[in-house]
Amino acid sequence: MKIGQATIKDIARELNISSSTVSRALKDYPGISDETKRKVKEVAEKLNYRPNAIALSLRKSRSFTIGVIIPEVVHFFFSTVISGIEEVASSRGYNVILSQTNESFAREKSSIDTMLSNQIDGFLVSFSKETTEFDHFSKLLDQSYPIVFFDRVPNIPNAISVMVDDYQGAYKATSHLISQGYTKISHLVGPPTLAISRERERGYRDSLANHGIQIYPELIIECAYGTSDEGFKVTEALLKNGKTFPDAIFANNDMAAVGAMLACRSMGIKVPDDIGIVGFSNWQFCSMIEPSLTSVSQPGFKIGETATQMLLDMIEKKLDPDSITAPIVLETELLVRKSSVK
Amino acid sequence: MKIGQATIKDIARELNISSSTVSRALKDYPGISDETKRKVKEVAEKLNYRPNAIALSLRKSRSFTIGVIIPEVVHFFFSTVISGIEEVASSRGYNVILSQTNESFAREKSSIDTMLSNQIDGFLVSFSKETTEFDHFSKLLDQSYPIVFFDRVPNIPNAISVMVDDYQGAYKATSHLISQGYTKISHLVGPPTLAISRERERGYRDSLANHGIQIYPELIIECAYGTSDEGFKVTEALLKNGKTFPDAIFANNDMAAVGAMLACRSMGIKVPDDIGIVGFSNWQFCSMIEPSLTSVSQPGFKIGETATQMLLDMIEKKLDPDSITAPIVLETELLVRKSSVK
DNA sequence: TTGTAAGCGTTATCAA
DNA sequence: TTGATAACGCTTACAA
Repeated sequence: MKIGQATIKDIARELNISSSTVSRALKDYPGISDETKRKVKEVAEKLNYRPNAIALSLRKSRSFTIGVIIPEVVHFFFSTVISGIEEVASSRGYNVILSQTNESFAREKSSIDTMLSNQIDGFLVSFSKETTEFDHFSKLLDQSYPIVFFDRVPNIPNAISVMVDDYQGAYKATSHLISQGYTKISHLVGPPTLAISRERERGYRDSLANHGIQIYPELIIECAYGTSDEGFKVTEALLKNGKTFPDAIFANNDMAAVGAMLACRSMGIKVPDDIGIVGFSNWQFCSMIEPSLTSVSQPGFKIGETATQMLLDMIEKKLDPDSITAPIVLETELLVRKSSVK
Repeated sequence: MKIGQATIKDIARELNISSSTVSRALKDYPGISDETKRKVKEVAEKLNYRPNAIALSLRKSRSFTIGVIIPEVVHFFFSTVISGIEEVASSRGYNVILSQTNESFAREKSSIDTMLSNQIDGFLVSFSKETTEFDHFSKLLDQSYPIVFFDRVPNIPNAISVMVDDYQGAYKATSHLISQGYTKISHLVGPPTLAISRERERGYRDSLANHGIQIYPELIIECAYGTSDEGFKVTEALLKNGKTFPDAIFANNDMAAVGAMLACRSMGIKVPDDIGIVGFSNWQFCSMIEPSLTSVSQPGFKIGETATQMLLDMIEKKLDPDSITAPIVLETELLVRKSSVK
């Protein structure tokens, strides 16, 4: 598009040689005289020549671009993952093309379509909350199109996944509350469509069971949007009208946890004395709020890095997808702060 | 790359017609029989045909992709801008390719290079803190390559910029502190390379001056990284060893403001009673911390939207860059919370 | 209404 | 050591 964007042909014309020679000289192919190489590079420099990656893509049927499908960008965890993705991709010479679905299934599908049109070499996907049907991914996997799922991973054949140990994170969080003497522990559950929600709930339940603590079904409450507003509302309702009054809340995400904390404050309930609170994800604000919020930290950057390494290895055939039979599971860390320590 | 990715030729072969006819049929060109159109579309469907955007780009010398150069992704303001960019770009049929510089000048230049190789149609740029020299942008502007700068904008000819009124935001913040009775107001200044830092400082100074409040140079402190750690350290130093003890702090960003707040707390100084604090950017945590943090909110999403609209309009020749002679300046809003109200 | 052919910028193959 | 040519997938004059 740029006027005067020089091409190989321009260099060839200037030197009265063929474009194939120019191409070879630029890449230091053997069998080209040093003299020619020198001249070609000189002219390339002079004309400010820049290889056209689009032409290359067409030629090689490889775009050196990967597509990232993500629910939200304005989100501590996801933006951290993106950062890890970007880091690895750029160091290995790949471009990152980004699309956020805003948790919409339709948007997810259409993003995939445009990216496919753009001949991207592979996908990094964390699917939307609305996504309950995975044909659009299965189809691609059947064609052995390289995809790595992260965090939100589907339960379909041949899917390669990088995730954190949500079960263990939730187990540790709950056990911590128990160790602090809390016994009526409520759980704010995430969207039921996501395995991470179910795993976290499972970790919560197992911890209670293994510690011989009673499980109160009425303390297990869905909090699907994961906003602080929602956390506020469900907590307020729970504390006002609930059959059983909790002495702790384990929220499946930090936003909801903050909402719960604000609800407690608005009702004059002391955290952590009356009610202990633990969140999930370790958003930056956890250490800034008062009381500081205990949370399960997920290695977002590492997830991004790992998923991208695997994807690029698959693309470059250094990694056989069939050799990966189980999800890669990264450890979480429980960061204990004031909100849960009596 | 995918085995069996159908092309126009495949459709043509299947129907024994020419590929140009197929091309035209697919785009509902006039002068193609309905019968042919029907058949072509049917076969396209059957073969799961997907146009190759790379081939199209090469043909049209247009990639329908814009490049975004951004300092950090894990940053409330920038991620909000990205969200706005993504929204507009995708609704207008453009892809977004993303590169974060991590505040490195070298990285900024190399990102631009690869993006140019990839024939992107235009740039959206917020440059790095290290960037003090703008030749790499000027060169592109001279070739009338479409670029829109946002937030961090350079002072070079023909640059098109979308920014917020940092001066006014800082002025409002400072005036608010004054109205609350604070008089020894410290300012934590951002990186001196960025105009936004200088503008915020200017707003701060002008507000003091216009209100007839004394300016203490020793209360104006550089806090270039803008982390909460740095904010903590400089505040602690100021409170311990400073010549003049402040009764308020206006930090050029929220992270530094939180650091300042934590420093006060660690020294037993009450916010807002002993010291009032105001930040800038309105990160999500502002309303979650205790005391909640007064902050100047910037319309990040709108900045992203506006910049992208302008860029795409320039690319599509709906907007003549020469008609834009001044930066687009969006309003800020001061959100008064507890940290600054006595 | 449809087909032919050239071209976007590269590079691989074959020939010289 | 270099050159001519074809091909990647698509669009578009021009011709039929």
